[in-house]
Amino acid sequence: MGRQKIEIKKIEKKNNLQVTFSKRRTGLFKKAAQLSALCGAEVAVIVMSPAKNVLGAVKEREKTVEESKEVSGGGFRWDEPIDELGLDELEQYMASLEVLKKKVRTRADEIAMASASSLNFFAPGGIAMDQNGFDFDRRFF
Amino acid sequence: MGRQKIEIKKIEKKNNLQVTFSKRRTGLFKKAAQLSALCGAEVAVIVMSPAKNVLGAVKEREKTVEESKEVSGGGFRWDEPIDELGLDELEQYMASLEVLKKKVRTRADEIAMASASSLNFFAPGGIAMDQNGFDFDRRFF
DNA sequence: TAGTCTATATATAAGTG
DNA sequence: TCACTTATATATAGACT
Repeated sequence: MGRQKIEIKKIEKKNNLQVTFSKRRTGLFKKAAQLSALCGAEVAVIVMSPAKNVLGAVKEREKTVEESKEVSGGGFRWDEPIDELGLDELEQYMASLEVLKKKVRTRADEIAMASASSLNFFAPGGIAMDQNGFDFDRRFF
Repeated sequence: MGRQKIEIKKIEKKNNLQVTFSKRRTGLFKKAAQLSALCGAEVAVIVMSPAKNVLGAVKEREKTVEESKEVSGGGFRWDEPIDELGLDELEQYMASLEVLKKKVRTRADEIAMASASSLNFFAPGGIAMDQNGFDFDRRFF
């Protein structure tokens, strides 16, 4: 919606992605607030930021290690200190992610149960968090 | 965003409200889907419809009863059959609403706990469901 | 990284069938 | 209530700061 039309597919340039994410997240919250104000509807919006993509971080890390291995010809050392992302920290993240994922799924079912009698239900895409980070914003309008 | 600019405040005309709600809900879901596709962010949007506003229905009902009382001069009869909304049904709705409300709050806390280490948290408005119905759409992108 | 600018794309208010 | 149309309001892509 600007100087040029863009395809609705993953933005490659990291810089552009961050800018677009920030702008569109603001826009989404604004639209949600308007819907609420105009129609008296309750609206909740949850956005998980793609910025702190720990799985991506791991891949980057592995790539770096692989590259240095190739360059140096040395062995792959899992016991070497990982400076940017500790394994323990990573494992915690992974565990948290699993917990969160399951809880969100459970919560979805609970809401469906609690309001079963008058519920219109749509969840076409399912929940897939594997490619995402943990930072998120929640807004209730 | 159309032929005429409108103020962002509750739409009075019931008909316009329903049309605007439907259109803007569609627009909100679309924006959420785009944000997800463009940026790889996970987005959840929950919209509670204002259409089946049971509390509003009760108030309407009470008003009608009050008016007929004034006109007829008769007593206020709680035992008279309520045609459009039974008390039992209303109580069920009220109970469901409370459960849902508490569960949403609990869920918010749970998510906060699960992701505490890397969480950016925003919930400026709190949750207020008292003026709303139960029908809702959920979308995950 | 966040704010401003501006041309353009998109959403949508009203109206119509 | 839905689908379509059209004029207009709003969101935003890209550039710059």
